[in-house]
Amino acid sequence: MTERRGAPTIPRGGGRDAITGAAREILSERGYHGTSIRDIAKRAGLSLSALYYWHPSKQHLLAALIEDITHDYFQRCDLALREAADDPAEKLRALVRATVEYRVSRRVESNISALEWRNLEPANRERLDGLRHAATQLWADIVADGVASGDFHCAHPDDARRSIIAACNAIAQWYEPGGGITLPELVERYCAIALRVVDHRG
Amino acid sequence: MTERRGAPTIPRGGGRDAITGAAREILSERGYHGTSIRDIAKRAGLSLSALYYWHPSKQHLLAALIEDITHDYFQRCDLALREAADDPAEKLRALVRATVEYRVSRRVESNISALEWRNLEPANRERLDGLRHAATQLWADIVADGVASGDFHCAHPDDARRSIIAACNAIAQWYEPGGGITLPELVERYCAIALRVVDHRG
Amino acid sequence: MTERRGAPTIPRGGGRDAITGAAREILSERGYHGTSIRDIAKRAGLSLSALYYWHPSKQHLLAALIEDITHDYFQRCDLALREAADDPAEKLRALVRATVEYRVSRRVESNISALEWRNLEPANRERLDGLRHAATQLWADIVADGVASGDFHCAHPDDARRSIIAACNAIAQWYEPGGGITLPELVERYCAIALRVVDHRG
Amino acid sequence: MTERRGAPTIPRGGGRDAITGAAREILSERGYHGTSIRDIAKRAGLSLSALYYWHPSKQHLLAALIEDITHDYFQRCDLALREAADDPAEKLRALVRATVEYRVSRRVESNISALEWRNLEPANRERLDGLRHAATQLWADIVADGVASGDFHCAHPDDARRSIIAACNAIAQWYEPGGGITLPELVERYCAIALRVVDHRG
DNA sequence: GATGAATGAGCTTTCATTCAT
DNA sequence: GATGAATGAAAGCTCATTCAT
Repeated sequence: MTERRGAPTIPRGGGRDAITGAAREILSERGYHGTSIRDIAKRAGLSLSALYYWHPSKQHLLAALIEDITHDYFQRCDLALREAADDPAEKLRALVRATVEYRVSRRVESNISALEWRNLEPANRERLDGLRHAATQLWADIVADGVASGDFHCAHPDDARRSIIAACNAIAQWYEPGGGITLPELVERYCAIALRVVDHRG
Repeated sequence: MTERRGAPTIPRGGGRDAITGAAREILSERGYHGTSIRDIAKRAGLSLSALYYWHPSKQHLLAALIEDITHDYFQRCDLALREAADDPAEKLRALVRATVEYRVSRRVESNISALEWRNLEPANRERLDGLRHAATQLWADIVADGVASGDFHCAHPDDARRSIIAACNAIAQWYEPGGGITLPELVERYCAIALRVVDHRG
Repeated sequence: MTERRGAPTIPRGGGRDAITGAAREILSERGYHGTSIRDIAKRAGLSLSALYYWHPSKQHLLAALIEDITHDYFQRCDLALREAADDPAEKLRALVRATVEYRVSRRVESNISALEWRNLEPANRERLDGLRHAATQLWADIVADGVASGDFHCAHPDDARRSIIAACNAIAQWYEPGGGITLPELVERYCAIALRVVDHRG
Repeated sequence: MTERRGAPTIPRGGGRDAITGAAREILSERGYHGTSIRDIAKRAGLSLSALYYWHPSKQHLLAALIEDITHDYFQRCDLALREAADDPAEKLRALVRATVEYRVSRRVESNISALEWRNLEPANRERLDGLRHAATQLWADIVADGVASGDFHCAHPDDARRSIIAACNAIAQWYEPGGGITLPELVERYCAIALRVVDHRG
């Protein structure tokens, strides 16, 4: 009962961080229903009850995690857009860059937010849907602007947007760190693809 | 024996079909670990133990399901390619068409095969990985042919292929039947996007 | 569902014999509660329902088995006694010989009757207790006769009897066929021990 | 928390002791496969899951129990031998005394260790076989010494040893406490039998 | 801030048994 | 004589959660 095999992978700062860190790892590996709250406590190197000190329930932990991740991603997109030149192609590139960078440097988080939305209880899902929609809207606005300005020529902006987002998101599934391709290079490739999808004509 | 209590949604033919039908529905809604074998039995209108008459375990049921789905999809792709003209663009269009049609008409199955691979036990995953790889290879070969023949001009065929596949696959997540867009029209849109991604120049 | 791994070990004559043969083997290996009726059917090479054609229940099968075994053993003892000279030592030797031979040549059956009595339902146990008691009585009578006649000098005939029976019965637990000792030799050893236990003075 | 519903037979100290106590009782009555973990929990006055707090599995509980029992018995034999005079007959008497006393005062434990070894999983069985062998060896050494010294005259020491052990062990099966025979008297009877079996000549 | 002990509900799976054919 | 399909009950075990300390 007292023995612990393996060393807790994540003995960082306080209890709270250890928990979220462990939860991110395990949730991304096994999914919400495949993960037990005991698994998380064990990986965090804490007792089961300690976990309940910080989070009132498993669902609450999931919601907090997804909220963090979504905020984080949204903020990065927002920042990237503010720094970008006022040109549809540049804005689109900025968004692609922010997304690709996030998918690569936050693979674990990316997979959680991609796969675990459906496990949010309705109340939590509704609360977070606004954020998600806002992120989608960033893309939609840019594509619309580009079409309106004549920079982009795609006939179906919604499908273009969805295709670009799907392509960028998929990176989190296949990317292996240390795979011999630099992040800037990867960003460049997906910018090029995105611009072809919206049929950008410089 | 003929009376059925409760509201079995799927009282089709024999026990086996009722089970796989129910399993497809529920697995696609709640995922492997979120679905209990009781849920499946209930929706199939059978007792819990009847399920074990047909499938030795929950995992076996999942593997059988995914195997079916993957075979089915692969076969459609294969057929579509054989019927297509011997031209990279036409072949790519054929593959996109087969995929989009599958994602729309078999949404449930598409989502299962997209999300539940990670819940296959290693032995099953390895057994099925061949099939999955074969399907990927169909796309890879076509893109490579197109680049070689000068029909396609994308600099990074792997990323082009992955982007196209991701875009098509995503359809199963957002498509709502009866959403006012015909299937042929949707196919056409994604063919156009795919050809732009590979930078096709007629 | 239809595949059967391993060949049924006991494909003898009719269904009934196949069943009892299989049941003896498995029951002696795993015990009543450790054995499922499916295991027996599988080893007998029959369907589960075939088993129910011959025996109305698992308990009935156990009772029939134990009854057979006990009858068989009792009969051998009885025969051995009838063939023995009318002398306490000779009678005791006859009983030891019958028992040792049974424990060696019917190891499986010996272990079943030794271990599975407690799993008989009360009704069955009571019915068979008579037989068991009769077998015990054969020993008791002989020891009593020997003491009365002055051939045996043990002060506590009941403990002597129990010790001899326990010693003979234990053979079924440790004896390994082909272990380099002949059956007649083994019989002789245990006759000698038994006669020492009752303090026989020729 | 202090109120207890139902009639927990064994509400002793902590959870762990309540569990092992209840397990001993029920296992000795119904055997490993005839006992459900729910039965044990119920008799211990605990919930089913509390049992799993203390023991990771039913098998683990069995192994822990048998290990305890075997250690306990071995220790008593060892102590008895150390206190005995340095004479084969006295040593044999000491071992018989220790064994008879154990079989009478720890009937429940004796029957468990006699009947449930076969239900140990191979890994556990192998681990404990050493202990069991050591206990057997105590007997074997004494008989060998007695034969070597000329105190015992039995021609087949292994069979003599097995017979004595079997006779002593059997006591746990038939002995009824309060049956009108004192423990020292019983010990004396079995010492006498044992000495006759090894053909002791003072 | 944190723990050890406990619980009730639920999980996957296996059981003995039944019944129409 | 025998089978395939099905069932309700119960098995071993894990779950998220609670609570006194």
